[in-house]
Amino acid sequence: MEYTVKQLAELTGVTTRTLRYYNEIGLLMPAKINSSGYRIYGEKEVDKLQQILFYRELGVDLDTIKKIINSPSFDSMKALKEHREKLLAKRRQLDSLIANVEKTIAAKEGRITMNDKEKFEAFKQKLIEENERKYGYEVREKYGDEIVDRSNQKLKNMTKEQFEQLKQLEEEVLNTLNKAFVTGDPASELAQKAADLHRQWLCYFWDHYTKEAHRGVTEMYVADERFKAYYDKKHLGAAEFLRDAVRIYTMN
Amino acid sequence: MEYTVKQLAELTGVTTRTLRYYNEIGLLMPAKINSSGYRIYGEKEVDKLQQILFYRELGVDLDTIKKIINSPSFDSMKALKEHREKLLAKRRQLDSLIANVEKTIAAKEGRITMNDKEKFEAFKQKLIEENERKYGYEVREKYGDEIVDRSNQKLKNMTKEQFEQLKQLEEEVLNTLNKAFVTGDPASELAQKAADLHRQWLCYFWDHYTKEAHRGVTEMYVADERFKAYYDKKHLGAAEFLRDAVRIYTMN
DNA sequence: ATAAACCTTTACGCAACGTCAATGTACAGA
DNA sequence: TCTGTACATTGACGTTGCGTAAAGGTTTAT
Repeated sequence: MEYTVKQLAELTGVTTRTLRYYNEIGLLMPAKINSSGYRIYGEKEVDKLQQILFYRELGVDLDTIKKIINSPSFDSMKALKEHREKLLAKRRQLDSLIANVEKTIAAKEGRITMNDKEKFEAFKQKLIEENERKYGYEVREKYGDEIVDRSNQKLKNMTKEQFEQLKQLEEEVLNTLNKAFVTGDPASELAQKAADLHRQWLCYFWDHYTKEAHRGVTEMYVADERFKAYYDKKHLGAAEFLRDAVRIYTMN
Repeated sequence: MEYTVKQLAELTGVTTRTLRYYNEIGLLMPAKINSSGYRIYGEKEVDKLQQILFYRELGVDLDTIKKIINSPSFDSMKALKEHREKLLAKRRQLDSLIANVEKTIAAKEGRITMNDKEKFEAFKQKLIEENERKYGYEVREKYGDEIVDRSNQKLKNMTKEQFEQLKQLEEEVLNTLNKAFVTGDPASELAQKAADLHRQWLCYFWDHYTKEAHRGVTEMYVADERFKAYYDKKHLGAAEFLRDAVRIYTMN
């Protein structure tokens, strides 16, 4: 079955503008362009659009959705099951909002009293869960299930601010690593700083840091395609460079 | 209890920027400004912010929220109960999304097959319900509970496109009425056109149109403060003018 | 053959803030 | 009293995910 923009739009309930925009940002490319320049979509694109709308529904931004569905290790079945989990989480959160409303109604009727803090509990809960929904998959993709599961509890207890600090640190690691890479020397001051930042970053997840584990995890980065791709994004061989830097960092 | 921006922000989980923005657009004004120009919020503002967040949560745009909570006929208890209804509706919709995901999983596992149309049913359902959430209160405010309840089923079966047609027609009625008003003659061609448009608009809600009911409803407009205010928005006496025009319109 | 209903690209507009920048204020500790 | 830091203020420009023309080419139906 083949569809033009309008046809696909009517099928899915999005606008044609949205489809063109998704084309523009490379999120959903048409199967082909016909001789008159018309966009033609096929079965595969219908399925992909469904995935996109699933994630959009969760409040995931389009850029992240793109990464998720273009990820080589993207397992649509797994994604669907995770998606279901997230929807269920959203429903639980809705339940807490409903409870909050009912409490407010009761308070207004004079049956109970609520202090200011209580009034916003459900909203804050929502903020935290939204963060998890938005970034949970991404983190899982990047760092593997085992680590995620182990550090899950730590993450769950993080505030939004802490989470943003983590994100910032993550960028700093990458930036410093890339700067150090061009020096070519894993023993250089910059490379050692990158290793140190990486240690700090790990400590967000680990309860106790050991040099051996640190070395171990960077070796894993080199071995595992997914991790390697992440660190090699800018410079090919950056994963190996980080491993070497960390080897030196953990020697003394 | 008094709060500065930061304190209120921390209490409620919004940012200080948001509070300043809400001040800027007149959605939530501080209780007072102290001698240094600091915004100071009190109990009343905390409650109002809670209302705002409730509606924001539903996807209502800030401008509409402003109208809702500033409406003289705003009954917070009633609003809360409606809000609860909407949250429950949202949960039902979530359930249908979850069912859709589960169906997709089953389809992927080869247990059943899904055609393209089915894949998007839940999303479309969502679109319709979202429209109800966004405009439901407004419509209820404007036209009273009884009419809303009677026409509820019709509305529920509307598509987004039909809904937008309705909104457009509504504007046309007002525009034509206002133009006709300045002629001063309820028998004029323009005034009769306004009456006709108003009939068309009513037919969106009514299963069977009668001249008596049409006259009746315009008389109600004059009697009921809320309706009168709506039609008198531009020209004082427009509600009466419409009633007179419809009287003539329903004579032949 | 001509209108209606599609399609294209280009480009500006919008809500609801985020994010500086430049500057003023409150208050604790040396 | 000075100073640092954590707060506050008002601009003003940036961002996301599209909406909405504008100006034109294509397909289809009558």
